[in-house]
Amino acid sequence: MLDVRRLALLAAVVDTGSMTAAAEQLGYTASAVSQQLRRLEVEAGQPLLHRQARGVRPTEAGALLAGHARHILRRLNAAEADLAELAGLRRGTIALGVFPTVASALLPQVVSRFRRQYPDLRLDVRSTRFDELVELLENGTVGIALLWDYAWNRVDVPDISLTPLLDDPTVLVVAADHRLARKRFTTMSELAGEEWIVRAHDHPVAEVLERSCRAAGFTPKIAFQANDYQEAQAMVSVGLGVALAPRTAVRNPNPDVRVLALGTDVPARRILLAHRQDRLRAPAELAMHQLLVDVAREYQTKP
Amino acid sequence: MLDVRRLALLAAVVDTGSMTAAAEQLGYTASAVSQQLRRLEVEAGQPLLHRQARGVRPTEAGALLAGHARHILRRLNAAEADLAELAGLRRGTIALGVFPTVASALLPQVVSRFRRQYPDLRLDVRSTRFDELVELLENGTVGIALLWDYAWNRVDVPDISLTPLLDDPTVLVVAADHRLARKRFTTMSELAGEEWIVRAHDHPVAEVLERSCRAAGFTPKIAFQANDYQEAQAMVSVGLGVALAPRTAVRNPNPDVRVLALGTDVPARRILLAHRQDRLRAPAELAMHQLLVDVAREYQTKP
DNA sequence: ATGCCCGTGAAGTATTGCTTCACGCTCACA
DNA sequence: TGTGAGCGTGAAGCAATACTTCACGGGCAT
Repeated sequence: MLDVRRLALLAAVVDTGSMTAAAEQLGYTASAVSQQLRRLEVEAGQPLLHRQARGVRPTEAGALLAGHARHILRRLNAAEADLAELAGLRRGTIALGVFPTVASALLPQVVSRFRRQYPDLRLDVRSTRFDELVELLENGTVGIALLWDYAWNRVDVPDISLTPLLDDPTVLVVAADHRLARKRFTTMSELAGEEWIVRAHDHPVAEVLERSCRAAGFTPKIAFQANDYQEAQAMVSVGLGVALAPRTAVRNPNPDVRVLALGTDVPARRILLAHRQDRLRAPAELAMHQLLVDVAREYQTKP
Repeated sequence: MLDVRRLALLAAVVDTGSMTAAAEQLGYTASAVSQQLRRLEVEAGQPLLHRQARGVRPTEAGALLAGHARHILRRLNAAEADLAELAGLRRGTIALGVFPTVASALLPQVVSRFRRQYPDLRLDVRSTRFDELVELLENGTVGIALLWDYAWNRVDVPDISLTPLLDDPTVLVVAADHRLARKRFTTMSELAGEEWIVRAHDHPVAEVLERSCRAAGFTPKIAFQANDYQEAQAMVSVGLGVALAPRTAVRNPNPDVRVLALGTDVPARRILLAHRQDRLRAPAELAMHQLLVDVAREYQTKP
């Protein structure tokens, strides 16, 4: 394969009409240019330049090669320009994986700010379950995923780097006409007699309830197993029971329910930013990373 | 500037979907490919490949670069193909410099055979004076020139390589009704009383006459100075005198003159092939060189 | 559990691309 | 007719680097 750097040299020499001028232009010594062109001629199997008293002139083969060289150099520049566009966030795609509750609470803010800040970047969001998120992350389908965990079961995936974004405290959801509905705060020990709505399929919030009640000295009576927090709120609103939920999950609550804070003794969900720990990360990925950190910080301070 | 060899590697890897396969295809070890791609990623400032359990997959930037790489490689192949065409004499130009008398005698044969043998090559012939031929040769306008000289004044130009092609003996031209017209051969000593037609402007054939006559013991009487051999023959044909000429110059003689051989004591013109002694010569030039040698040899044996 | 395939890393080696220094040549100007 | 500037070239030496070998770790399939 012909050496492209030598071809570039040839093109410069043909353009300037002189090895010395080309050398100067490209930051080499004249000797280096002379030697490299000599080698190119050997590679080509024929002379490429007519050496004259004043400078040089391309032979037929030289002119031909110089023409090809110019095309190749243009392409190379285009490739570098493309990389610069990616690096300069004027181009590129970032795929983000999220889970449903964060999708409804945090994502609108994230998307709108991302659109505003990086109008030229494409943003793909996929919302799915925890384990599939990890899979998408591992095979590179998404560059960043938002994950969550609780203190007793910290997420730990090899080669995945985690950044805690925010603590999502557990809150109590009661019907608007519940005896505690007027309060803004309560504790688990006040709730020993309640019936409980939980999420079905061994959802982690069931374990939160389990642990919190045990700590408060009672065992919860389960009245209903809901498929999502929307359904849980509906059950709560008609007085079937009360429920625990991460605060982000009930950010826009059903009008017939009230949300009460609980003490810090009730375990809080942690929301994390996850990405594969490659030493190199795509610029768009870094941009999204920073934006998520920022949005989370703001969300944490003024929920 | 991005390294094109690394880009080629990237393209191969993206095509095959595996570093090992690409390495095998290109004759490298897998380790080399891995290292080079790592470097390319650093150059690019972003990851180009997603490493997966089975092989690799390009990132956005990787796919982009691989696309550019494919274009560049196509161009490189085209450049090499062009060189091969030049080398394979399926393309190219050869410029040949000649002087008038050889042009009329030897050239028709040369041109027709060249056309037949290398139908894809362009042939440029320039006919001019000796000193301009050397100049054209030196500045590369022609790759090969035909020159001539006499024994007492051998051509010797620095950096010009010479190959004697043929000896062009001096002949005597007489009118068809001249006393010697019936003979095929004579000597200078038979010609002491003749009047002579010579070429004007100190043409070398005048010196041939001078030296030959002196050797034969007489001084020639000059009757006319002609501008070319055509004119000289015309003067000879009407009996104004006799003339000396290189045999090639009177290859198709005027019908009213006769051509007689002279002894080897009359100096012969030598015809030479001249080219700049570059270590590398264009393939078309080499082809023409060989063809001239062949044609000259045949011409010499059966004139 | 075992072997195979794939990518990766460290170390060593050979190539090679470039610089420095010196030379020869040609042209222009004194 | 020198004489210096500009240009290309060559030998020698140095430093970068592209490759190989050898060894390792992880995932997938038998």
